[in-house]
Amino acid sequence: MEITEAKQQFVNTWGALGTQWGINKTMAQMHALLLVQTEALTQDEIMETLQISRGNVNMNVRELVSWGLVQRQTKRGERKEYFIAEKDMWKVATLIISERKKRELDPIIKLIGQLQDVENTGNAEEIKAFKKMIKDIQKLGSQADKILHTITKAEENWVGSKLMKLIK
Amino acid sequence: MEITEAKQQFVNTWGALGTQWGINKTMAQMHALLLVQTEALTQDEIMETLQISRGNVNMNVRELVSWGLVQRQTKRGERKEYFIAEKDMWKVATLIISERKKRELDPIIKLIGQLQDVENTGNAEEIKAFKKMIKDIQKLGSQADKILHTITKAEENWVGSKLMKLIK
DNA sequence: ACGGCGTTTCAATACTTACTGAAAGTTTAG
DNA sequence: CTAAACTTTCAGTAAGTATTGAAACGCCGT
Repeated sequence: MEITEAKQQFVNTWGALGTQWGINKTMAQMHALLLVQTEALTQDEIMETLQISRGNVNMNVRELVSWGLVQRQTKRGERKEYFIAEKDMWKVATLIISERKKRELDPIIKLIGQLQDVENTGNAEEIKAFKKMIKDIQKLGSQADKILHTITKAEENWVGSKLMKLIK
Repeated sequence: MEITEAKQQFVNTWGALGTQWGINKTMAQMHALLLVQTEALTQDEIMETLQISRGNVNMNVRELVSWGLVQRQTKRGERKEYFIAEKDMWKVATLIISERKKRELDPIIKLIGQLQDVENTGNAEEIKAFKKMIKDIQKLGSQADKILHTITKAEENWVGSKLMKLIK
C-alpha cells in the first residue's frame, strides 16, 4: 500500500470508528489527520483536507485541545494558529482513558453515593436486594476507579512489565 | 430516602448516563428497571412503567438479551414471556466490558492490521513516522486486548486479590 | 483609531438515530 | 381450522446531534 493511501484510509476509518465509541466523526477524523501529519496544520488546511466548514473545525479543535490530544502552536512572526497532535501514543491512550473515566465512571460513582441510605420501611426482602445491588456496584466502581487511575498515572513501562506479567 | 423513590432515581439517572456512554436511553432505563426488580417483568409491565411503546420495548429487550444482560423466561402454563436481569454485578461488568471491547477495540486492531505494510516509496521520514505510529498503536492495542480479555475471563476474586494488590 | 487578518459564536439547517403504532406474524388451545 | 394471546417488524415521524456559513469579535501594525 502507498503511504498517501494508507493515511487516507486511517483518517476515514478512524472517523467511522469514532462514532462507534461516542465521539463525533469530525473530531475523530481531525484527530487522525493530525496524528498522521508530521507538521502542524492550520484551520484552513484542515478545512481543505477534510472538506468541512470553518466553524466545524473550530469547535472540534477546541474539543481536542480540551482533551489534551492536540496543542495550539503559534509560529513567531505569524498570526495564524497551528495545531499539532500529541504523538506519544501512551500519552494519547492515558488521556483518552481518563477523559472517558470522567464521563462514564465518575457519574456512576456519584449516583451510587446518593442512593446509599434507603429507609427500612417497606418490604424487607426488596430493600435488602436493592441495598445489595448498590453495594455491589459501589465495590466494582471503586475497583475500576483505582485500576484506571493507576494505569493513567503509571509509566508506560510499568504496564509493559509489572501488569503484563500478572496478566500473562 | 424511600425505596420507591430510590429505584425511580436509579432508573432515571441510569438512563441519562446511558446516553453518555453510547447506548440509548431506553435500553439503559430498561436495564436499570430490570436490575432493581426482584421479579421478572412482562413487555406490558415495562411499557407501562417506562411509558414507552411496545415496539421500543421489543427492540431494546432483544438488544439486552444479545448482550447477555437480560434473560427471557416463560412460566409454565402461561404464554407470556417474562424478562429478568442478570443480578450478579461482576457478570454484568464483564459482559459490558467484553461487548464494548468487541465494538471499540477489536475494530481498531483490525484497521491497524490492514495498515501494516506500507511501501517504502516517498519521503523516508514521513514513512518512518507513520510506521512508528502504527506500531505503537498496535502494541497498545494488543496490551489492552490481553488485559481486557483476562479480566473478563477472570474470577471476581482474582481481580479483588491479585490485581488489586498490584494496584495497591 | 482603522483596516486587515484571523478566530469564535450561534441561529438555521441538514443529518442521524430513536420511537411509535398499526399491521403482519407466530404459537397454542379448543 | 380458527380464534385469541402474544410478539415482531417496519414505514413514518419525532427527537437529538452535528454542521454550515455569515456575522461579530479580537488583535496587531501602521
